[in-house]
Amino acid sequence: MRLATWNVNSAKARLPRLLDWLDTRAPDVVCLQETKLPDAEWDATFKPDLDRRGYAYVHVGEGRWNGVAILSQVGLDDVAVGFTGQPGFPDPAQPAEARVVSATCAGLRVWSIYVPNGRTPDDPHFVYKLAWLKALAGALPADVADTVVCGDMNIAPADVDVWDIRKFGSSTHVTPQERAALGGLEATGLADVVRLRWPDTPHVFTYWDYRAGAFHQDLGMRIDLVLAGSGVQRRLAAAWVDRQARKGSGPSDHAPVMVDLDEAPDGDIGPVVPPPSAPRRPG
DNA sequence: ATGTCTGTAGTATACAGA
Repeated sequence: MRLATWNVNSAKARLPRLLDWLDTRAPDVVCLQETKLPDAEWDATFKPDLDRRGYAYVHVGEGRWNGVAILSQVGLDDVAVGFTGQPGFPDPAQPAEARVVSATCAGLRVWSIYVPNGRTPDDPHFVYKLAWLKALAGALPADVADTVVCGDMNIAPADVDVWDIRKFGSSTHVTPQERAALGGLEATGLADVVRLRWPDTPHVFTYWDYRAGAFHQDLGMRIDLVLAGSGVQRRLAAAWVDRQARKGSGPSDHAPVMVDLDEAPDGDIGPVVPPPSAPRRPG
């Protein structure tokens, strides 16, 4: 089974590339973020093309900002919008933004999430980001074995996940507070499967600014993650970034993260086996 | 790296968010 997550930076602007990518990569389950359109417009724009390709979907939009979706060719059951205790902004009691949707697809509990950006560490949005992540960790099930949380975390987990940590200073996405909040998600039993598969490899980036030729110089960040429970880790066949989708004309500023899973076992197949180490470059 | 892309309002261009 192939699972993918992609921040498309406007589904409407990405329409032709998104459909081509579905045909080329043929993912079974797709988590999307930053669709940036209302549900009715999503339906009008995408339903026929997704029906034709055999994708069921759920889209949670709010108009010009945010917006998440899950597309699935392998079932889409028990859809849930947002999570219990999801704070709003600026008042936590305000209605939650369109940042989370979850559903059960072929036995996996799949979450598509778009974590608040945070802007700068002294901005109220930064406080919101941390509170939001803490609430999310509290809303995950006690047993996450078959849970997979996919999306734009807006956090680079380690210094190796940005092109040059010295350039970041105290900017957002790399602060200890954000990394601790991400650690709170992983403490529930979820693991970052791209890092699991490529333990020491630098430049496994998923995002490059549009400006200044950042992509062509590979000045990127790894901020889109797939966090998976033990049952999913056991089935991990491959985990990679589809850089092709960031090339050419009219790309999103994010590339999709792709995860290929072996068939679900019928019974207990034993403990998680560590993945092979990434090849080391000589010198 | 701060060099662009997106949506909105509204009709040309400015603004906000990332």
